[in-house]
Amino acid sequence: MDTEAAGTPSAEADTHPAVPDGELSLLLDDQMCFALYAASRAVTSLYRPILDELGLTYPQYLVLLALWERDQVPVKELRRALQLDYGTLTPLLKRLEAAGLLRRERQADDERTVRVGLTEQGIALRRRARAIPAAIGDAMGLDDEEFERTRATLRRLTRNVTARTEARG
Amino acid sequence: MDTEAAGTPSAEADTHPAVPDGELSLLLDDQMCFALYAASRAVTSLYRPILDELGLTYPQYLVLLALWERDQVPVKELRRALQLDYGTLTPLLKRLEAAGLLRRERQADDERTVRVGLTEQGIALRRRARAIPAAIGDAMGLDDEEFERTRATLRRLTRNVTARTEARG
DNA sequence: CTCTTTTAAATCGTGCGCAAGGTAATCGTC
DNA sequence: GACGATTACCTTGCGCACGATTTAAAAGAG
Repeated sequence: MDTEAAGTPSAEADTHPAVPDGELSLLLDDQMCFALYAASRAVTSLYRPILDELGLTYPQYLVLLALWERDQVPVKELRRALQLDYGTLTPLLKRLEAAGLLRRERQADDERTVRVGLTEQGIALRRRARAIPAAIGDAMGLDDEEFERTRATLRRLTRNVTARTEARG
Repeated sequence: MDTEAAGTPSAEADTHPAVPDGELSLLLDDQMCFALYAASRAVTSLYRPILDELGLTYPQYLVLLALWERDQVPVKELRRALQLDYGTLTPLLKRLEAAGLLRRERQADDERTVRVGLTEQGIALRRRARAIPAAIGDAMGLDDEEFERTRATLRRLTRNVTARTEARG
């Protein structure tokens, strides 16, 4: 009489007994995907009040993180760094341009590519953002080792999963 | 001459030297938030082709996971389980109702609450979903221990962070 | 040089996610 | 039983995400 798969100490067997081998729990709280989804949204809403003061949304903040590292970047490079679609990036960048934080201009020697550069205002915002990572890290309440290990695992997971989806694309 | 904070072996010090104590890296790839955000989206797009065959989106799948566990649920309970707003849930449930997978009806003894129940079609969909967790788990490429540990950490992170945001609400 | 293919970006439509504001039912207090 | 407060849900508006389609520029083939 099989119960649930190993490693998922749940009550699924009570309501849906005799799960065949090779199948895992369908309980919401057993899913890694839900843990990720919930954590990602929780962290985003932790950022929200902080970023509100800078007049930024969370994805806009990520764009600025990328631009503070390396300015005058082709949109294609932002697409790679953030793993976002042009359909997401183009309007996002337009809003940041409208806010006066960056400029978009076609590259002279290749009119296909658009280069994104920070304005003075965009550069200046970095000073106000410096305290953010420490505040967020504090709220997460993980010790250094757990923080690093989890971040490394998430990156590996992303890499594995991305390779898989692109193999089918 | 301070370099970057401990645990972040990055090149930030080169471009922005002398980061004061108590401040952490602003490099995109050093952020836990970005690792989470990227992983969550990557996993969602891993689900997409699978869920397409069931005619579901990813949040719709999560709702069904919750309903397969416990049917005839008040929307309030789904809100708690999925940690989603009514503004997200109401239209989402309406689309699932339009697809014939569930029914929504007011509770007789308290006309404020709406109870959600699966149709035969919604219940039947569970059979076709059984193979999903194993397929996803395989693509993630984490061994059992790392999987469990990361899931546990993410849940704790979510709990910590949620408590923080609610304390200010 | 012409024609095809590829590439970088933009556009459009759909479905979340969430804040803000609104409504109706119920509860609590008198 | 009147009435202000609370509760459960709905609606609206905005900003992502992402697939699908389109456009224009550049690269490559013959």
